Amino acid sequence: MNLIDEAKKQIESLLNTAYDSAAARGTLPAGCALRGTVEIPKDVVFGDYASSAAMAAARDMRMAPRKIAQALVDGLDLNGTFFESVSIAGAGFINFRLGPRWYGDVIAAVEREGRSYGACDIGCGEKVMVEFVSANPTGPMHMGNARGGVLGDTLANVLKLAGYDTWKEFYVNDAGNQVHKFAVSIYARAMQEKVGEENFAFPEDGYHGEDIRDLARAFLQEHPEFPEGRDEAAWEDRMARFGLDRNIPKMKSDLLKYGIEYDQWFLESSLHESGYVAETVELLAKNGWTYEKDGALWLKTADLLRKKYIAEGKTPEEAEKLDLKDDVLRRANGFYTYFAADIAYHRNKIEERGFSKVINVWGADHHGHVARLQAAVDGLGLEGSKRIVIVLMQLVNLLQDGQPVRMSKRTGKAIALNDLLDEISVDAARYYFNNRAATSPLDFDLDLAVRQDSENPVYYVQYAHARICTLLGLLAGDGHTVKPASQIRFELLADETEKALVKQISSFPEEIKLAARDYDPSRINRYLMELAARFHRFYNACRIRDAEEDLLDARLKLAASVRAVLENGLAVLGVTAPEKM
RNA sequence: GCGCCCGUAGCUCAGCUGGAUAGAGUGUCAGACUCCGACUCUGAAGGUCGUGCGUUCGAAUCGCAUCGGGCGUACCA
Repeated sequence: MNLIDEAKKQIESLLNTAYDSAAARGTLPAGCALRGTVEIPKDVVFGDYASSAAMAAARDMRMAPRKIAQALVDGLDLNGTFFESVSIAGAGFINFRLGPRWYGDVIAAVEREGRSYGACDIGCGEKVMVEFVSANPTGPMHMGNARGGVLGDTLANVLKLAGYDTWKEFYVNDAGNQVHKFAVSIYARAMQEKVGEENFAFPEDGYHGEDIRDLARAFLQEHPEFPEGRDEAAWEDRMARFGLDRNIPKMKSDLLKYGIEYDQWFLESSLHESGYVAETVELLAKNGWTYEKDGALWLKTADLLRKKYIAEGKTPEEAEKLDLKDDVLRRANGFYTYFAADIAYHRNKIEERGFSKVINVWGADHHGHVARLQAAVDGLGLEGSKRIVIVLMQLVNLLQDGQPVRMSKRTGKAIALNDLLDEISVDAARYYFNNRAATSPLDFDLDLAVRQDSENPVYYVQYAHARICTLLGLLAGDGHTVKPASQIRFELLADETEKALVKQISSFPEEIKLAARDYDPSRINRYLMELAARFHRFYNACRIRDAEEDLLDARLKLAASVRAVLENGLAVLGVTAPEKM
């Protein structure tokens, strides 16, 4: 149960009832509808909830906002509600103050719902896929992949808690040009091993990383006869297979170290081999969205995009002004482009596997591809614009000695994901990578990240949890166990730090809801920081151990509730909730 | 050119379905343990919310324009 929503609903209903009776009495004009919103004011001196209904109604009613507010307040009956008092302030705000019943209900909800406290059902069991990382299997994963991994995994956790039926998938680009370059690169390194580096040129656009040399050497161990026995293309095919068979399991195990486990690793090659890509392109052709030019088959992306933009509210004139380009689906050499495969992949997700929403975590440098993919899937009649959601993630700026380090597989300067975990804990890494909204670039300072002290916010949150665990143990030793909410006198929690803490507990389900709505799991980090901060504040202001019996029970219950919410929140992040640190 | 993202305290960032005196962390300065974990807490200082115009009772938030930064605009993936 979301007690914030409950409280807001009560206020709306109270005000509507008050308006009806005021209109009946003639103190307010009849025939107006109350608008305005119920909000939680930034400053508690204004109360716990505030309604702007009186200001919003001023124009319709042709009355001063404060007079409207007074007429409404005169007709209010707070009996049986969460509220104990109401007042008018400022330009005409109607401010409500919560009574003990509400605080008790919040704590009772945490007790009753336990590990599922925070869950909601806005997902209604809808089947959604989160596809993330999907790094090329042609080299080691880097910091950007680490961020995407944490973002996708955490987002999937949030969506699950919000009531979605979630599925996590890694799309393996084990076909196409990149894999060809990968094969050519291994081949060149193998030749260099055989005939000397100066006697065999390495292709300029090949993968220059050290891992390619390692793969070449490993390949030679298994195939000492190289390059005898078969032609170059055949060797390259074997090398590509060899490299992928090593790299893909490596990616799986690296991600597993981060606690990231997928429901499925989906191979791009399977779409080509089954003829699904060809079939999908034919479907687009049948729908009239393709044409041939210069030996290639093109998609009328420009037309599809215009159609999409007009459906989304642009005028035909505005759509006409945009500089739009078509895309190649099948190259003149007969090979399908990555784009064609991607369209087929999304058709597979939606049509074959029945996902009603497919969420993809992409690097922001791919943003130009978003609308094109959606429009192309629209062209298949599969509502791509509605079903495909792209979470664009700004890239990670890796800093060392205050200087940016460029990341690129091509130049071989990638910082491997694996090396990072030698330096910092999984907890710290997962927290750090989720500490910014996806839309913000993330600075990852290597020198800072290796520090395992309170500079890192994850320790602050974990410390609150550990502190409570110790406290609970200590008090249990004194014979004070945590009592059920039904036996607690919540009116004793009168200190501002206690009230602020309960309010923060109450907003956890709301945070999950918003994180799911906005596809922004970084909200949970900020929420937990604030929850921990309010706990520490309470802990410093209110003694528990030597309080009078009933008060001790109430405070102990409060602390135990905070612990439960910290545990649930950290679980969403995939971070441990330690009992000791 | 066209398109997307971002400009908020010295630094890193919240706040953006419009609400009251714009917040946090960090840094700086000043404080708090004979006391349940000081990996904690309290206080001070620090702001033309890039700029301008508009909509509104009310704009950091919405609209238009403009300046600055990042990215995209391949028969690459």
